[in-house]
Amino acid sequence: MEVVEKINAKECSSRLGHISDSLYVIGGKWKLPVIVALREGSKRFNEIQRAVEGISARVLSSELKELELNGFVKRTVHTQTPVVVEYEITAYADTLNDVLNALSSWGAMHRNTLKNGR
Amino acid sequence: MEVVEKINAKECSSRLGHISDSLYVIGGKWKLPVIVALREGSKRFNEIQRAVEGISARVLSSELKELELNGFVKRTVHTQTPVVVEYEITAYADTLNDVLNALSSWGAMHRNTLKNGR
DNA sequence: GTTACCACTAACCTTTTGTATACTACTAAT
DNA sequence: ATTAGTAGTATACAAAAGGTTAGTGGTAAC
Repeated sequence: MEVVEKINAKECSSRLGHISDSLYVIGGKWKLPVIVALREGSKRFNEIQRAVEGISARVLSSELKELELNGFVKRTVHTQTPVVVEYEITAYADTLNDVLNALSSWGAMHRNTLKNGR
Repeated sequence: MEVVEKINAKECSSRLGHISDSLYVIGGKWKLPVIVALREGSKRFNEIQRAVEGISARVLSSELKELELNGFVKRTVHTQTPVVVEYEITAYADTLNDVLNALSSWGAMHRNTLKNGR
């Protein structure tokens, strides 16, 4: 009889599911760079494209749509001429802080570990 | 004069780099499922393939190589006939715990938030 | 003697993800 | 009149990730 904390299969796979959900939301090449760019302040479409080096309009457009769907970004259309569309991060994006901190510090640690050989 | 914590651009982009490093290591479709499977105990190649539903031999083989490179998995060849190869997770894999916990709880929270409309 | 298991690998195909280029329709500056 | 900026979309293409199928060389069970 082991006294070790055993997690049952159901709990484990739902945990895995939650992790996948998270990775789906922040994964990919551009999600985080876009979020980071918007943290500096709200921006218009072309401003974001200039801030995030290398992103194409097509990809930026789809990334912004997903970020909006997930509640990270708010899109506001100012009906002037020319039409101006403003993107800003929401307070909900801040709920990612713990995740980003954990990822950032683990990433830094890991890079160091590899550099110093094992 | 804002009292808000401002992070400069360099710090911010290195942070982004660390996060990318992390996502590179645990991202993709199969890394975490494989790690999870090995947490139950060390396994042989075909055992892992049976435990991780849907993974092909080709993909499993490459995932195991990367996991070994990153120090998460130890590969031991027992030279018998037939040759038996044993894979086990290392203690280093435990350094991921904070990351996985953060991802898991954020994912669960996010799913709930979406479910309850906004 | 056929089948199955062992740990893979090679070749090829499909799906996903990202890139490049051009275009809309309008405004304002040069 | 040309150029640039406004916010994108359409089309086509390239690259990366992953899936499918088959096969290696040996043992051991049925």
